[in-house]
Amino acid sequence: MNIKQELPWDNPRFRNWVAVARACHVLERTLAVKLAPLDLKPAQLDVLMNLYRHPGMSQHDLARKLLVGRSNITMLLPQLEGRGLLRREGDEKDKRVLRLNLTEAGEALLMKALKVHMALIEKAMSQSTPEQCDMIGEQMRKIADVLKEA
Amino acid sequence: MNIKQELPWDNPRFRNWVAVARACHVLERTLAVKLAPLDLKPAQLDVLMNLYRHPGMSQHDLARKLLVGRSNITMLLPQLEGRGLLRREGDEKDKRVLRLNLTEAGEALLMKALKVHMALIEKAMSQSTPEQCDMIGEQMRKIADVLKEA
DNA sequence: TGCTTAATGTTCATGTTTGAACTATTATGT
DNA sequence: ACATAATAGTTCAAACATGAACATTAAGCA
Repeated sequence: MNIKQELPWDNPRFRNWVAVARACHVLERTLAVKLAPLDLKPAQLDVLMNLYRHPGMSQHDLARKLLVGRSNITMLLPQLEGRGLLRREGDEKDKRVLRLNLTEAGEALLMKALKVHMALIEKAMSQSTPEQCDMIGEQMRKIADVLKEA
Repeated sequence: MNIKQELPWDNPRFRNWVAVARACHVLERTLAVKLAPLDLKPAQLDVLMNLYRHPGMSQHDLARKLLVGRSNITMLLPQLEGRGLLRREGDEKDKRVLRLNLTEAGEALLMKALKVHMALIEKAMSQSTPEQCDMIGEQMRKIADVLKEA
């Protein structure tokens, strides 16, 4: 058997995926820098975004949306709650779950942060035509789907 | 002024980028699981891959390639060096730099890990045509370029 | 009902990442 | 040559993420 299998760097799929991963990494780091003035980390922004779109969601649901462990949420929320950006209220019917909601302040900060995030994404994606952009999104959604069942 | 600016979720570029980020995140997590039997983390695999392609590179160069701090490399390497996967040898001409090289064992482990990584990427990208795949890679390289100067 | 199983959130120990301060070495400029 | 800058790598403390074990509550079922 040949120890030197066909090397991945000659494989277009490999090279192209590496490019995807790099672009993600760079954008994430850049976002962290741009969000610093708002005293917000990318992970925290993700929380606020999800609570805005899904008011009253539980911590468990939030963890699944963010592809992260439940304990991570437990550690993450007190900072944001302490800053008055969100509320955690026990569910009436199921005393295990905590319902999460943005406060006014949380929503206001989210809007500011979204401007930053949006500007960055515009800058990144403005090089692609709308058709290319949609195609990329479509393929990526397929990838996430096929891997979730792996 | 309207506090409720145009919401990003209505913006195709935003939605599509979110899909990219999610796909990256899912693939990274899946890779971590699949690499566990080799006792290797994705970050460590990145190190081995770069040393294979750029033998003798310095820690500083490696850090830049990985988009990571120098101290991170300092913390990361001793584990791999301790397992006999790489060597760190002082440069003759510049006594500040350490030259990094894979050992036989490191190269062998890399090959095994690459099979895992490759299989995962194949599974993910097999849903795209070669043309779509190349286009995605091309756009992503543009994105990384335009953001690095931001 | 009562017993078992599952789900939600927390705690804690472990490992990772980061950035600032530090040492040692080399480059630069006068 | 000599003082000053810049560079390579390390150390350290703080922030962060992770997964296993746990407490509480709910659901399933005999």
